[in-house]
Amino acid sequence: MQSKADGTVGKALAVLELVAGFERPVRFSELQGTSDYPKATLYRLLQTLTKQRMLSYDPDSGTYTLGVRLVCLAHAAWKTSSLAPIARPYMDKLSEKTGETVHLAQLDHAQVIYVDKRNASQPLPMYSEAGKVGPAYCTGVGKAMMAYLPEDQLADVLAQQSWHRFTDGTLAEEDALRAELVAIRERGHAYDREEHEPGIICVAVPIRNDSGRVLGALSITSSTLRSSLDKLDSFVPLIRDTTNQIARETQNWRFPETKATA
Amino acid sequence: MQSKADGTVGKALAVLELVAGFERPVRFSELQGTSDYPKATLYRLLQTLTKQRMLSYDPDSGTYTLGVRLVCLAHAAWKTSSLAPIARPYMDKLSEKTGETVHLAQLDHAQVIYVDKRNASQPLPMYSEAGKVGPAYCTGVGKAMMAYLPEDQLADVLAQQSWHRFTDGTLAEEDALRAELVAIRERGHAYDREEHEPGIICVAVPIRNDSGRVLGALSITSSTLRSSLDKLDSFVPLIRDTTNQIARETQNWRFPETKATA
DNA sequence: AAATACGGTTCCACTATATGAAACTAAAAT
DNA sequence: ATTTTAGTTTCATATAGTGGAACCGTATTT
Repeated sequence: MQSKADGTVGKALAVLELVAGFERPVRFSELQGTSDYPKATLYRLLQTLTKQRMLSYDPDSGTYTLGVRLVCLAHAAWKTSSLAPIARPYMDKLSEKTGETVHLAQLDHAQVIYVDKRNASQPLPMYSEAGKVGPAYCTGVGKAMMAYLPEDQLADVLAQQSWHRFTDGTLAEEDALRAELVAIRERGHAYDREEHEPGIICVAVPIRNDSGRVLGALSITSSTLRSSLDKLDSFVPLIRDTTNQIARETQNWRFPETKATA
Repeated sequence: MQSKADGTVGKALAVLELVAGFERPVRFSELQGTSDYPKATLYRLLQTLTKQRMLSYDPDSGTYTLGVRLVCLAHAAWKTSSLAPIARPYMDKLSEKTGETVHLAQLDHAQVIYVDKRNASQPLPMYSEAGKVGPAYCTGVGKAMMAYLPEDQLADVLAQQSWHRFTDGTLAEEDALRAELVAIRERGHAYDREEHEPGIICVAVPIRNDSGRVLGALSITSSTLRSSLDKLDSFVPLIRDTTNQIARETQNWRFPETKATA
């Protein structure tokens, strides 16, 4: 089983993720094959989730898919939990000014999650790339965020990296990365020097609140064909400006009515 | 209590939705105020969800928000459960050809959920947004889908409508709506004659699979200032074409490998 | 046509889990 | 110093989940 599923909800969520993993409508038997829950248990779990509309069941084909309630919740999540709704107008502006791909990412567990994105050319519909996860140790946003993590958290995150060598440039060991993080703190922004995907480069700046806590990161990404680190460098003041504005707005927003008693 | 929450997962999900409802980071006590779960129960539920990363807890402020795991699942849901990924290229084409706002919606419970959207070349401000839900009885997509529901399901859906009179044109009672549904079946598409928002009109066509089951609906929306029902009417063949193509592709896609045994 | 295998669903005795009133702790307000 | 508020833990009890096995309908084989 993929993780320690304490409690019933844990199991239910594991099943949900199991269904999600297939990325297509899936039959009961297929699920049973990939799960070690006993048949009856799995069955009941699926039923519960279906009744709760977290899954939807197509009686024609006898398949389960992720339910719409999930999409609704996600809408709320996107609006609430992440920086996305605040950052949105700023990302638009940044995208317009630079003409390059803009990413908004947050750190979760030990991975980077892309919360929003602006494509270089076409305006993206909502969930297109948002929700994807990526490694922290070899992406601009990941490194930018890690650079400002308190030591205990950093150690925790570092311990969980896969250190897979995606390209020649990948910093595939802790020492090298720690050195890099120092450099990032010194200059205030991170680079991705084709460390994750060949030909893809970026600059990233962390978004931090007043107390210095890392909230997320913004990056501008391009390719070695179209641009260079030097060129991207010229965007840094603009990005930093944007991250600061976002950080400031976050402060107001997170406590809209601390004292409200109505 | 918002709904019959059978089982522990039901309760957990109710809590999740409770948090979602606030649309902002929320304190324990606030949640306690809006829920009738006893303190300890609510507390444990929150803890479980947090441990499962469906919620995230900010120790600085003592607030809960929807967690990233939700966003990840939603990403998968959007890609799998809905018509969205299939419909996407068709929506692009439709949007390009018509220059008007295009909506893709599905019916859930008794409500319409907007699964994807393309803005018009000059976008109008309006309610809908990807992930948002809306009423079924007074939207083009809602009526288009209801028109082709089997009677038992239809009755069920109708019974759950709020019948709020948003505008003068709103069909705010079952009889009127049923008559309208007959008309829709006769002509094969539905109109929204400013029934939900003043000045907003649309034509909608259902997406149905071979067996006639309603999968969703496509609509083209505009305003009375810019267009008219007559003008929108001219889009109908194009929309119908698109829905047919989407429906066809759905068939293939839902069983990518019925016989695969690897 | 009868026999069999398969995918899915239901049963039910058993027990792990969730429950919630109340007690407790820390911090803030008076 | 005392009270209130907000959040956390305890624990006996009850409830909800468990899973082996039996069951059922349909498709496949003989």
